[in-house]
Amino acid sequence: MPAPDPARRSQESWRAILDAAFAILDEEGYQAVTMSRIAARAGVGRQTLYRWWPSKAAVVFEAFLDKVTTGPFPEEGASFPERLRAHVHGFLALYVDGSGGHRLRELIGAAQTDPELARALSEQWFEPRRAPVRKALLDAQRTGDVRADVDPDTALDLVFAPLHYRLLVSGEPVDAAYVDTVVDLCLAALAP
Amino acid sequence: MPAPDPARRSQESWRAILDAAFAILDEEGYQAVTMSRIAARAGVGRQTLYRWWPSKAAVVFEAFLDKVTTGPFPEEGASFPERLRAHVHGFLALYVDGSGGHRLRELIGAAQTDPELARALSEQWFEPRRAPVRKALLDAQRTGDVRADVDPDTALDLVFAPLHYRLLVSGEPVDAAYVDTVVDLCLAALAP
Amino acid sequence: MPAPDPARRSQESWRAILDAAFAILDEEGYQAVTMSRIAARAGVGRQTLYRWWPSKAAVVFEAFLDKVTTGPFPEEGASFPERLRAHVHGFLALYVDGSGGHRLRELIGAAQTDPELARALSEQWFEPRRAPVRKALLDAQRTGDVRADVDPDTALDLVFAPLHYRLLVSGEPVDAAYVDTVVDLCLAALAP
Amino acid sequence: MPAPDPARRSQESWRAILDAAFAILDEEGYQAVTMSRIAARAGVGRQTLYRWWPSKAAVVFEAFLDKVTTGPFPEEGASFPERLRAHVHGFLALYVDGSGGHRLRELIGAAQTDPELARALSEQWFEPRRAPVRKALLDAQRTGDVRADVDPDTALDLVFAPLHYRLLVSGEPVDAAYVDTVVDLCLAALAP
DNA sequence: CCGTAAGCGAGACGGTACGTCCCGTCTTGAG
DNA sequence: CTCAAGACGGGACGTACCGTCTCGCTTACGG
Repeated sequence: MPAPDPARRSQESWRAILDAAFAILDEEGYQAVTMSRIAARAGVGRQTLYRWWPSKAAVVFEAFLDKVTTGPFPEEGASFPERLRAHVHGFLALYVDGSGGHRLRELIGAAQTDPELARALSEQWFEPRRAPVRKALLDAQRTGDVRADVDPDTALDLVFAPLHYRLLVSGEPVDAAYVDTVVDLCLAALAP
Repeated sequence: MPAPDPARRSQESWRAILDAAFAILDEEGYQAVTMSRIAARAGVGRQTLYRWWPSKAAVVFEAFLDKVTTGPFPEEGASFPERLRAHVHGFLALYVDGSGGHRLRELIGAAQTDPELARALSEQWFEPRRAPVRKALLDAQRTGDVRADVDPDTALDLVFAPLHYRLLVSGEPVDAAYVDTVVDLCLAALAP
Repeated sequence: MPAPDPARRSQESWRAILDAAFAILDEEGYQAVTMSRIAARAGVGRQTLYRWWPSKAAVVFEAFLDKVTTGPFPEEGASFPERLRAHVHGFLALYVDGSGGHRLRELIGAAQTDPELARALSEQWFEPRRAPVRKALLDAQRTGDVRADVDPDTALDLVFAPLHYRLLVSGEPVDAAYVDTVVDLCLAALAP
Repeated sequence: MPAPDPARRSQESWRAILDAAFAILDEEGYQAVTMSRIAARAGVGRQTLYRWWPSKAAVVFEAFLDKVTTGPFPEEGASFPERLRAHVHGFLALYVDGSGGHRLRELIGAAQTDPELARALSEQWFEPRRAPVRKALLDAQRTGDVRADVDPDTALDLVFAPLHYRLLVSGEPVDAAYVDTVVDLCLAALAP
């Protein structure tokens, strides 16, 4: 089972597969996605999927990454609290609107029984979005705008966790007022 | 097809099914549980499962509820912060030790594509555990120990979300120091 | 893998499967038969085929046996040579006409790489047709109409082999004149 | 798509393919032979097989012809009956020993659903072996050693068919005594 | 003597059949 | 009359080959 040579990979098939996988995910949800349906919709042999991805979860996640993104962390021109608030609102918009971002919830669900997907989600989705916030937070700690005796990752959790908690666990609705309140409380907790 | 008569339900089968379902869940994880395996292990016909539960998720969740619990919220004899901290440590212990509580993570995962399970989890697992905390929080707000201008459910989220966030999303380890820090920060945010 | 209980077998499915298998065999040939097509045409789950038959060859052969037969060996009222000749003409008719008997050739072909099918063909198709001829031959040997110093099975081979040889091996056409000649020569060889 | 130029054909590949195809056939049987395995074992691209042969059956049969042969029909120095008997014993030896000749049975089997292979077998394997016998038989008819009123091909069938019948159809063992008996009976039938 | 066209090894491609597993429903026979 | 046992139609899974295709490479012929 030598790994196939990525250089010989068909770009057309690759694209068609990601498009098909995302389309089914977006239209009918994660449960409705199957390897067979992806292949059929992409006009591709089933073996081509198995050649390049180990599982349905891997294809769907790559398709998700390919189509969905958040805006970058606002880099300059505003205070840390304002930038943080804007970034969190970006997450909220993604999860709530209808363009596929809300399916992340189902991917996180699948990751609970799929360690490989869990790792991919963590490394390729969450960490890239936390990194710039962490960096800005460290700057803010250095300038004294935020108390310096708190582990930055814990502080980030404090902000990001409630949004995901409502999405995944409590089922309570999430809206702008909620995230604003959460951000306010966190900033209060992190005040020097 | 009239609904079956619960009065005639076989108590032995019920017990055997819950035991079998939990045993498979505990030993091999949620994916390994199938209706067939539960029935076989319980020495029960498969139809008996379908008669009383609509899905594997429902059986497994009932089995989970039957076996797993947290201690009650500490009712008296301590300040609100101390009672809150103790309660959160109880959750941590449940999720981390090996007696089946950690499988809740997989149930929450399954709930992402199963609204019925999501509702059951919310109503039968989370809300009963939040209710006494909410009540104590309201008392604390009334006595002025906690600021009164914050929605109690949002405040609860602030405390409970980070623990679940790490479990479900970030994959970072959770330990006593982490939850202590989180509780400290939340109390700071909620200080009058 | 305990053998399933034949008493619980669905008669409707059984019939539908044999009908479907034979229909595909007859219409399109042995190569065109697949387990999937049989199941689809019979309106049956694929697992039902695998439950009762170990292979496509087994289903198709049972379907063949179910639909195709030769007339019985002419029992009385004629001399042994005449009865033998009539019987061999029956085989010829079966193999040459269009009602499915000609597909036996493909079954024998498949049996060359399928010992189980080879055994089934031998025991359930050929031997039942040889047995009455052998019995009549032994009678003829006893009455002195046929020389008694020849092994009956070898004598039967002498008659039946050329027909099958042309069908399977040489590809030469087979007709009534050919089998008549063969029967004549065999009778000459077997004359006392 | 112009036919490829045989002059540029790689002799090394050709040889390696025939060797590989026969080796797999001999060691594991016809079913185990696949185009992929031949190519891999020969160290050859799969396209090279498809360039020069239309099917697995064609490669394998050419490999068989390349490796397996019968002795020539004994030309002189003995009576027709003795030469015939010797020749038939040669076939028996081929089919029974372990040097690959017994795989002819599987090739004949495959030919039942492959007209092209059937034709090739007939023209390139059987007819070359029947021709000298037919010629000798005609001589014997001319000299009066064999009755002249029998079609030579039918007479040949009489001798060759029983051996192949046992191999392909009845599964009964074939040995020297059997073929001797058959030859004796045929000679009796053909006696003037 | 050099380009160019063919054959070549390699292997990805769109397909199809396989045999297994599980789903949720329906049927049967023993207690 | 219940209920364990399990057959049923259905469908996804992952594997094995099929026959076609596209890559670079090497090789030998013809301008």
